[in-house]
Amino acid sequence: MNIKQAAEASGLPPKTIRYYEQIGLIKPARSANSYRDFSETDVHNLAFIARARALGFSIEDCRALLALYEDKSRASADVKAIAQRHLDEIEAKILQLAEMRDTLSALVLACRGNHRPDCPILASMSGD
Amino acid sequence: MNIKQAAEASGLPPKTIRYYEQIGLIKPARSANSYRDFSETDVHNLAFIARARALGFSIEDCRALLALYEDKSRASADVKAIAQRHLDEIEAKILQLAEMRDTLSALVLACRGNHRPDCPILASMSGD
DNA sequence: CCTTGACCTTCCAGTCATTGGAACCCTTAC
DNA sequence: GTAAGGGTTCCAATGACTGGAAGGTCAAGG
Repeated sequence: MNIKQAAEASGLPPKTIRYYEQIGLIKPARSANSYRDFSETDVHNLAFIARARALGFSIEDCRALLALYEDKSRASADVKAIAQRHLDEIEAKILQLAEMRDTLSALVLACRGNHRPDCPILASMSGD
Repeated sequence: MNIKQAAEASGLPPKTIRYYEQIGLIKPARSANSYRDFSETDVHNLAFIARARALGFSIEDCRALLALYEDKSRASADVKAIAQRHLDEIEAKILQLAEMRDTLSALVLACRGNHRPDCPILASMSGD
């Protein structure tokens, strides 16, 4: 299977697939004409990575998860540890963004947004 | 004022301040010895940028906000538009992260996390 | 047989907002 | 004189792609 088919089947752009090969995430075979030749397993792994990325896992997490996925004697505790750590990071980021949102929405509400220059948003950022 | 004092007064690392000068966000004077010489206004602008960055504004947004801040005939509507757009982006990102969190926390809950290989997390990422 | 268009290849550069390090200069105190 | 603790510049790396250039390959149509 050529890269375009693999891209359509996995939902990843060809550029991204080439990048994943470059960093050693996948190792597709090559045809005689030097084209990449993707097996069903390659496509499956690409879709695996795509789903992990959609959950926000880093590339290095994906590498570790893929290795665990291929290790039939893995311990599910190892997978869970990676997922739990990532979940903690997501929750921390949500808290941080919620704080920004609260501050910012209060400022936006307070700003009249007209032709005049007085603005609580700028006032807040200039230190009141 | 040397860069270290400006860093302490603004809460930004010296490296970051040099970077902000490099991209034209600030334009501190230079002493005879080629050291940067920060005025009170420079430090004030740095603190302004630091607060805007803490609210998640991009550097380009900071540039625009700083320009509006210095323009005494600005319209607060222009400030509000930038802030509202950024607020929308934050809210979109929170929704996206909350979705990741929901999916991921369900998977983490479902995973026993023991020495055995069966794992709903990997199962989900491999396409069930 | 030739051309056209849609593929494919590699490599280089850019994104965003820093951060680290190297190599070197300046100032102050002892 | 020298050591500590500033300062300077420039280059390279981060993460995860993405765009573009220059060129090779392949199937179909004239």
